[in-house]
Amino acid sequence: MARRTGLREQKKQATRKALREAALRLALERGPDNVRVDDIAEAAGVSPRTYNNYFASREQAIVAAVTAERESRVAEAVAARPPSVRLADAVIDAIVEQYTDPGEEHAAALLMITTRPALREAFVDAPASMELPLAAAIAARLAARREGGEAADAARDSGADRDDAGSDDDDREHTARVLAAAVAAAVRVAIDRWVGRPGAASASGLVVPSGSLPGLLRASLAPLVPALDAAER
Amino acid sequence: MARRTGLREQKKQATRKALREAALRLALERGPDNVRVDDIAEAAGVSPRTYNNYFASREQAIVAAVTAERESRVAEAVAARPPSVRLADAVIDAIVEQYTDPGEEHAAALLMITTRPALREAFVDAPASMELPLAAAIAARLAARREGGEAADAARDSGADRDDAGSDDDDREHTARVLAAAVAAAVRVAIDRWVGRPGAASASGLVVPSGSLPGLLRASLAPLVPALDAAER
DNA sequence: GACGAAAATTGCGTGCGCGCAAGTTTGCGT
DNA sequence: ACGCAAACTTGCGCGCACGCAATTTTCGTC
Repeated sequence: MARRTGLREQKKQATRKALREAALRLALERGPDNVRVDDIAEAAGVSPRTYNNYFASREQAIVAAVTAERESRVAEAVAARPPSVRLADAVIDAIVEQYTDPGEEHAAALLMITTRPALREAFVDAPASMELPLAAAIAARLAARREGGEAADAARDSGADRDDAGSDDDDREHTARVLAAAVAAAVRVAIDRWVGRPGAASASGLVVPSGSLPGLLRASLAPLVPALDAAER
Repeated sequence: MARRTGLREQKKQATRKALREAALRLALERGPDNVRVDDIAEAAGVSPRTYNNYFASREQAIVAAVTAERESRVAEAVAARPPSVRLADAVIDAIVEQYTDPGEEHAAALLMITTRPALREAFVDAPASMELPLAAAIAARLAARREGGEAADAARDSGADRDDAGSDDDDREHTARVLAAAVAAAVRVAIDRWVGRPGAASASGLVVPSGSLPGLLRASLAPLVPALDAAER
């Protein structure tokens, strides 16, 4: 159900990639305001209408070229960590790992994105998409930890009719969801700060003078560590 | 600077109120899909263009009639708590206080909002607007707590040229920002759950069967309590 | 290999969001 | 009281987002 065979999905991803790369290329060439969605669609070889089946806004397409599916890979990276490592470490390391070198080659693109307000907003909001996958990964970890204690009700799953107070399972999922949302929000704050202040652009032509992104990410996630620690006890 | 004299702002708020109430009334009368923004503007006695100076989307206007400025009052409520109470309690109580009776009189409106996906999304995203004011309130609290220890550098404020590692002051603001973002995200999750499952609408014609909103709010904020506690030490 | 169902693409039409450049109102200083 | 500057409103125009229904493409099955 997740992997929908192959060729179909493959083509979809190809189209998606073509679209976002066309969007970025054209935006860089002409400036973001001189790019119509028709141009992007044409450059990618699809109809304008199809373009909107892939991206809900023009900004999204441009930003996606830099963002790619980084946020979805965060969840995978968290899941990949051995269950023995602390949840907080797993999450933080996974995020920092995915966000280091956020596109050194996209330096020009980043400059453009951080310049235009509309693009900046789309870029800052990107981490929101990590929330649900991350929630699942965190929930899995919390469940795994509890596994040692109770082996009884392993396969009591969705669809059941619980109408008021949730089961322990429900609680864990809810907690995971909240933590994931909090983490995503912290990442958003980090990126906002990283990108937010054009500030004194300094002497060198460096893209962003605000400090290293990994550092900002760790600093932003640090306040949440107690919450993550508490959750796995 | 904050209170811009009076009559001007007063009229603005009046127009804003007229717009959101017209939006809600028309949406309830005709159904949300049969309301053009022109209708709303006309009903409020302004031009369609002006309508868009107040609300960025049609959904926003309708939802605002139920939401009002609740989120902005959360920050005020937090600030109003005496500094002796625990930060976590101040935040949680303030939020629960603002969200209890989220519009008992707007029952019909809530039903409509939770039904239409577009409106639901706008409603769920509403708490995002509490983030910045809340961050300021939390920062003030953290600063106040520290005040007893250090009275030395009290008025070392913005505008200074710090180009890399932030001062302690900076750190505190950053922490506050992250915590506020996390709290807002948790509230969003709570509302999402509250609204998300139309579920079995139960026998009674009750609006939302998912459990009490205050309960959900407390449950969603609970995982963040350790983080809030840790921040004020 | 061919068929039927599911999925993706496309054209079309409608309403909306918003930049821009007037025109109009409000409020402050003197 | 008067006038000027700043704030707000409005009309206009341009793309864009998206629902809908028809068309084409893909994929499991026989």
